[in-house]
Amino acid sequence: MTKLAQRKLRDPERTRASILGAAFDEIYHRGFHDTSVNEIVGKTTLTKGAFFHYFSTKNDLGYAIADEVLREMVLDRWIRPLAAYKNPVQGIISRFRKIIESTPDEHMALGCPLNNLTQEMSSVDQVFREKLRAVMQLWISETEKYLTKAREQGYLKPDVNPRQVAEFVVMVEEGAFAMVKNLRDKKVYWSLYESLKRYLESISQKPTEQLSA
Amino acid sequence: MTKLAQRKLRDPERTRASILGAAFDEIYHRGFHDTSVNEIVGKTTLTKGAFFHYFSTKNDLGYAIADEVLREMVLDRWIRPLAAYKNPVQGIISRFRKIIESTPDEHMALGCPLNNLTQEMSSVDQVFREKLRAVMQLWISETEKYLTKAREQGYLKPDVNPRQVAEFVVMVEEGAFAMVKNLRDKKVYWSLYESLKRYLESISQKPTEQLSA
DNA sequence: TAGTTATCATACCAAATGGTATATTAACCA
DNA sequence: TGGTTAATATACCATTTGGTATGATAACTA
Repeated sequence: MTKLAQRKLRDPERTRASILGAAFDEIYHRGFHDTSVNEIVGKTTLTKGAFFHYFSTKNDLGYAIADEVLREMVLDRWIRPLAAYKNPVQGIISRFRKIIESTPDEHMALGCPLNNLTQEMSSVDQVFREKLRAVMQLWISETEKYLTKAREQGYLKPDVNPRQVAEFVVMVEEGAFAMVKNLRDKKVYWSLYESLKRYLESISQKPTEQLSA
Repeated sequence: MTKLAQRKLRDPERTRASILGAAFDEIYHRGFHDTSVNEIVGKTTLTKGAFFHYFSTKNDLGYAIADEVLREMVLDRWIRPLAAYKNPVQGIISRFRKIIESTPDEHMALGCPLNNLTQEMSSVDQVFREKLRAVMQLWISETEKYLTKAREQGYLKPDVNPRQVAEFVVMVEEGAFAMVKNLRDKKVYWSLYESLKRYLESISQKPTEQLSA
């Protein structure tokens, strides 16, 4: 049996993760500038000493959030689930719907963490800009891969450009969150879902090669 | 002939407008939190005394920017020009293209001022939230009016929902700016333009009643 | 087991910030 | 023209902020 109530024992990995998680939460709710280091450590059982032991500056913490938290979140929510679908286009549509259904209203009102941080920090700090851009590039490129596969398998019309569609799809996925955040009305998410579906159907076709099982 | 070089004479309206304009510029470049009152008045010929004479708090200034500057900007850029087109759908497409062409690269990299302020302030301050929402509601509703007209005139398929399309169009207009800001690549704007065009064409039809001149 | 290092806590600081108090002067009005 | 008010400047302040210096203790190593 591992000691569970032992709180004074040191666990550097857990400590760092704890700070990173609390920071992400606070920043997601209140924005980067409006979140102070004191508030972040206040959400943990630690103090400022621990914070600056792991992150030499507040910006460094933001960089870690982009590199680790946001990147992983994009892959987990939007990319990896697509592998389970035979038709990637159908996967994108289903994924969009399931994220609406599974995201609590409180989080819908907070928008997309990647977009929030980008709009706030991208024109202020160059390192932020490049790290956040890398996350979005990854998001687009991975989506493009699935769309290329979809076209090869005949689910998409031959004249569609997978990169172009990927950029549009990711823009819609982010833009939908931004609009819901602004309007504070989850219904609009469903409205946007219908439009995205209609758009994707307009560039789809029945696969010619293989039949569905 | 009115005195033009007279700088010591007082002109309250011009003073207020000067502060508002400088504030909008600075906030557009650096964000609300990262812009200080001292920096704002530093961009004008005035001092802090004048600032707090017209705006009792920094937030009040932000509210005025939403109510006056952003609202007017949306109408001027996206709504009023639509009146010049016989086919409103064609108007929306043309408008999107012309805004790409006429917006300098530097501004493209800064994103949409409404979206920037929303992402940063909407979940922090309730008054901000409601004022920014009002601007976007206006944007959507005015777009919807033109789409309703378009459907009545037979430019859109009868089964399309103007409100739904309006929400999608506005989301794309905002989302495109956000993505260009993130990726720092104006080319993606043209890519998104092609996709928007394709979407709008998929819900369009040739008008049956009147013929084009 | 002794000593070195990594991990975390505590107390403190200089700078910047939003805001205020007050002085000054232009504009308006009786 | 004198006096009241509106418009703008100047000096100042309390608070908050990111960051540092230093101390304490756990963990590891020789």
